[in-house]
Amino acid sequence: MQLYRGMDIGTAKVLPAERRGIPHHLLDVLEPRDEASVARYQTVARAVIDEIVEREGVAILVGGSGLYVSSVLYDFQFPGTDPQIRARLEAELESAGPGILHRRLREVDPAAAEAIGPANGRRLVRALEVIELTGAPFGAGLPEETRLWRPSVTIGFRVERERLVQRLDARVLAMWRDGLVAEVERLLPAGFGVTASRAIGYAQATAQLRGELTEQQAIEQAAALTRRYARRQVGWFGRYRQTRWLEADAPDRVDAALAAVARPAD
RNA sequence: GGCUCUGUAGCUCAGUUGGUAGAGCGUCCGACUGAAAAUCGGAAGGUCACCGGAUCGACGCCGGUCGGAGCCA
Repeated sequence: MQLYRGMDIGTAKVLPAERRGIPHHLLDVLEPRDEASVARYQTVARAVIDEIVEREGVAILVGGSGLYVSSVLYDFQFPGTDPQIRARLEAELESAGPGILHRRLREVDPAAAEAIGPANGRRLVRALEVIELTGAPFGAGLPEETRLWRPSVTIGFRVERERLVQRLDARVLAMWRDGLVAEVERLLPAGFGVTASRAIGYAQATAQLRGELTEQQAIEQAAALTRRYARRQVGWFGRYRQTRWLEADAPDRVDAALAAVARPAD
């Protein structure tokens, strides 16, 4: 979500003054009305990393979106997309519901149908699109073993749940205090695309401006989504054997991180 | 003080003419390959405010107690 220009407060974007001269890439590269896509992110992010490596710098990929980060670090290959096929399937999902798509997927790719389930319209559409496009099965899920795109070290920061929740709640409250609603009001005229409109905090602030939620409801909802998001981040990266979990509040966390980087094959 | 409505999962509420309870949201766990801060799956959680009564059997019926809301004095 930090790809989006102008979405600063709600994404906790690092301010220029806080960057201490360290180049931060891929911030503010999209307008909120633009759609994001993992495949494009993978291409662009890898190009930036190549460039950094070229000049013998150290690339640090920071983020929490499991799919986006993984698409860069690991050997993910996206089979392509077709706007027409996609539009047709989405229209079908809209009019006929996910059940019929699930039945069709079960015929051509039972494993994928089983893994995705009969109610997950979003992913049913994508699976059918890929199959139609490539003629090959979509695949039931992520591969057992993921190969790294390049040698890398993954560091996850861990905080005891109760303290984490306190911090997350405080963080959401601070966003409202610091003017998230005004930020959204400024961005609203130019419009939010499907991706950006789903951003935690932005969806709730928009609803608040429309009078659909009170401020308190908006904050509570954003806080709940933030807690769930944080939990799923841990879940997502926990699957990868190579992730090193460090205590976020440990005094020696920097040393621990550097040690992890120094011995990547641990 | 009188009348009426009301008290069911952490929250908001369903619960058919009595057969020991459900949903949405939250919480916890999980899936995840072109919207992923998305989308979807699973689980935990309730002495049905409390006490007594009639009944084989009560969240539901009767009486009382306590707590909320409204109207009238």
